[in-house]
Amino acid sequence: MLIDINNCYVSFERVFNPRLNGLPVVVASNNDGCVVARSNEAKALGIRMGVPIFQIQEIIRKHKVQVYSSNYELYADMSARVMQVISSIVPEVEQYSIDEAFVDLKTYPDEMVPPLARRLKETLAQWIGVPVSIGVASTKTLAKVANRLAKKGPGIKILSDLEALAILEKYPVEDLWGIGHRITGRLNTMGITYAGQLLRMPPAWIRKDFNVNILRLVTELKGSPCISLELEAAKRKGIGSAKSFGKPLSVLSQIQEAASNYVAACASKLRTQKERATILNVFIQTNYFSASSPQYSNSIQVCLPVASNLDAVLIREVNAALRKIFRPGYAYKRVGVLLTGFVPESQVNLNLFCTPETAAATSAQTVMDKLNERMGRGTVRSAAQGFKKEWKMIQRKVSPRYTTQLSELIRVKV
DNA sequence: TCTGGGGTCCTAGGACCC
DNA sequence: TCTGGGGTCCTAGGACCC
Repeated sequence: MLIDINNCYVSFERVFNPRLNGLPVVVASNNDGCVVARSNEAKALGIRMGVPIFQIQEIIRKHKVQVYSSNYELYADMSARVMQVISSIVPEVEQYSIDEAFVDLKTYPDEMVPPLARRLKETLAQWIGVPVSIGVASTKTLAKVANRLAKKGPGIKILSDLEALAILEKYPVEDLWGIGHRITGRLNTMGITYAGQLLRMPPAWIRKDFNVNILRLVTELKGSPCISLELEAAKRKGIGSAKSFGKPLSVLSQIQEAASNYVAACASKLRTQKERATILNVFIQTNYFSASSPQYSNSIQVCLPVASNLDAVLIREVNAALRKIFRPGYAYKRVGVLLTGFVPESQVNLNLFCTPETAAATSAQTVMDKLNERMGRGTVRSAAQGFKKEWKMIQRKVSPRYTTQLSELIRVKV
């Protein structure tokens, strides 16, 4: 079973702002750049996923489209609530993304499945206030197909393998889970436009001319599971952060301030998975959309002398790396950091030529983490993370963090 | 004027080993 | 005229996902 929140971010906004119901609503990406979520009314106006906001200003004005900045603190918390409700009803749940969960129904008899699906849908509507679509089939890939059918119809679709065969005859290949625009292009030039056609191609040919993922996909479409349920969240193999600035920056120290904040956020995530990084990548770039201004981008990889997950250590390394790749005279648009080469916290190789991390440094970090957990993110932080925040992103219309900040609780007039 | 962010996996090719 | 066979590991680039 695949449970998917309809128009996820828009639905979360509507929970706290019901007057948005029935209106065209879109949620924008960072810096209010592109459309990342659309209500059905917005979709009906022809607003495409990912389109830059400035290109649809006309439509927005004419149809009074409600544009919201993305509020990930709110969305992450709402998503966690949805997942919690699902887990309270069914035991085997894989959270696949912020708005999707796969559920294992192996232990449920067939006749139990429709009432279970209805119960999940109704409970999420009543307890959280969000609409979901539910698709059920014999493999993950077919559940994705079923979910898509559910979205167009009554909200729940239980798809048998037999019915799937018929449906796939007129199911465009680009709508399949795992087929993107590049593979679609290649398939289309071969005359393959529907999933049913792909299904009839010889497996050996698919393996040879494409790759093992496409072969798995086709096998799943035939009803044989190849992709299993991942009940335990895997540890990240890389943790990165890269964001566009609200405005172009030319001063090294301002870029360093941004990068210090990004790497501190990465380090915090790394600590929660109890690992340390041995490799740090840093990159900067100018605005590649701006054809008229001089372009420059560069990146650097640093192998840390001793693996670390401490803000202070990583901020120092990031700033040193930036000094090496920064060139004056450019208007920079983006900086990014990436931590990789993780080792368990308890298995750090020391280095003959370096002083190992002191116990004091580690416990200082622990105290900071505890304070921040209790008092809110960023309560205690490195001075390098700055105060001016010249780099901060544009959020013209961001809704309150209703569920995670006491000062932003919803007000109700009785 | 204005164009997102954070991930995973696979493959080909290069470099190396005995 | 003729120049082996069987591997591993790493990386960049490509493709995909939400």
